[in-house]
Amino acid sequence: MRPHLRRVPSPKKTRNLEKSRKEILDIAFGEIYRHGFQGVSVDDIVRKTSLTKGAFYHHFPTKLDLGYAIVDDVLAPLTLARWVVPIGEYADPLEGILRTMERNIGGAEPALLRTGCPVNNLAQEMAPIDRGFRKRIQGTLNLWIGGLEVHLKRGQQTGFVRRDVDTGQAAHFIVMVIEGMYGLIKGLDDPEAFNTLLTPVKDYLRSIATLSTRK
Amino acid sequence: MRPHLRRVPSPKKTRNLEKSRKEILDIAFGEIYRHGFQGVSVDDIVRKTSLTKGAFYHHFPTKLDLGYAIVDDVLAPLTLARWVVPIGEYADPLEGILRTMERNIGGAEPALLRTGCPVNNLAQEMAPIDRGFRKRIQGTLNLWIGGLEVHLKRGQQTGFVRRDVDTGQAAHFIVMVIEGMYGLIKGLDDPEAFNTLLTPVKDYLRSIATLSTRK
DNA sequence: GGCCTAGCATACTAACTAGTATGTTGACCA
DNA sequence: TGGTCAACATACTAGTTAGTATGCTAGGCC
Repeated sequence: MRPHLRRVPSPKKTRNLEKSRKEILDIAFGEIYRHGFQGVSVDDIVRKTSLTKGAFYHHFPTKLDLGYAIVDDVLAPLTLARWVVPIGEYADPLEGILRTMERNIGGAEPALLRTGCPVNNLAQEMAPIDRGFRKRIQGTLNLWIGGLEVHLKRGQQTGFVRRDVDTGQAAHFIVMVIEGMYGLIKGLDDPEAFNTLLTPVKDYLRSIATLSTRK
Repeated sequence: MRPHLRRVPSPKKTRNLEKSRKEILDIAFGEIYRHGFQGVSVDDIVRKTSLTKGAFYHHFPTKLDLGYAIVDDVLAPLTLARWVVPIGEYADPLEGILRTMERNIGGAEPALLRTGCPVNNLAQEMAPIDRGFRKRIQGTLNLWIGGLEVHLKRGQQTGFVRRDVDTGQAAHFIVMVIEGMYGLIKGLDDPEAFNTLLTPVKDYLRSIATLSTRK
């Protein structure tokens, strides 16, 4: 054996670039999610971390760069994992979309609903203020919409979604509905509003389904 | 004549409580609308005003109180004036809702759409952070929803809206759609998205209209 | 027409802000 | 095994923040 050739990085090492970066990103994401980007200071974030300000600025040149990294490395993957990937588990994408809504919003903790949707929060706060945020949020939303559209097209080919449906339009509308639901539930501070809002959404999904698969 | 008895307050007077308050509220509203509540400082607001910090704190004990006043005295009336009152001009409330959407969103300046909806902005930013904001935003949204419901009920009695429609549910859904539209247009930074989103919305409005009035 | 207070203006503070300057040390490699 | 540099830690700064303390004066009232 020549263990020195295929060296595995020691898990005990006290310095780890990637791990530190991830820690900062995760903590910062949570804080910004709850208090807004402008409502959180670098010191706030650093304090909740096991690291210090030196580490922070070693990883991110400015606070703005941290924000950008959060959109790219946290928000975008999270959104896909929550709202696009799970639909793949369903033969009928429309059922997948409905079930995902029920799970992610209907089944969420009231405390979490009060905080709303991470993407929407950051979008509403920072998109009009900063171009960098705007472009990245735009990208994330388009990933989301594009991902949905893929599933809808699949549904058209497998006979679940009507062929005459404009899948791009439908994907836009569905994302709008999800953001709108999050927003109104948060604004009204009423998780029960989800059920009220869901009925018309079900009707919409039924309206773009093929007759044979309507329930 | 005894002019000293029915004294009209001189319009030239340099000190005017209500006028000063209104000036502060209006300027503050605009700044907060564009930069967010946490993104605007009291000094920022005062600087854009013809007044000073002394005047500001004579009118509002804290910055938070200013925020509350903006919701109560600016946002709530503005929302009703923009999204509820105009519907009264139409015999068919569903047509009124559609036309109002087209005017307020479809016909808005792109620069304005980039900034989104004032209510939604403040709601998404401040509702989860502060209880005072939460309660007031909740109140404003309920005014909006309630106002819409009145028009929908009127539509039911005048034969424009189907009798079996849950007007509360419909009002909730419509407000959600408006907030969602604003949000997505802002997030995508694409005013054209309005037209994409409008088609399914038209379908929804048609679905709750009586057969005889459908277009 | 003088007085009194509401309606401000000015000057200040303590705490916080993003960012920097500089020092320290762990880990890898020859 | 010691040198080197990446990966941090510590200490600082200049500017900003909400809020205060205090002073001034316009204008209503008798």
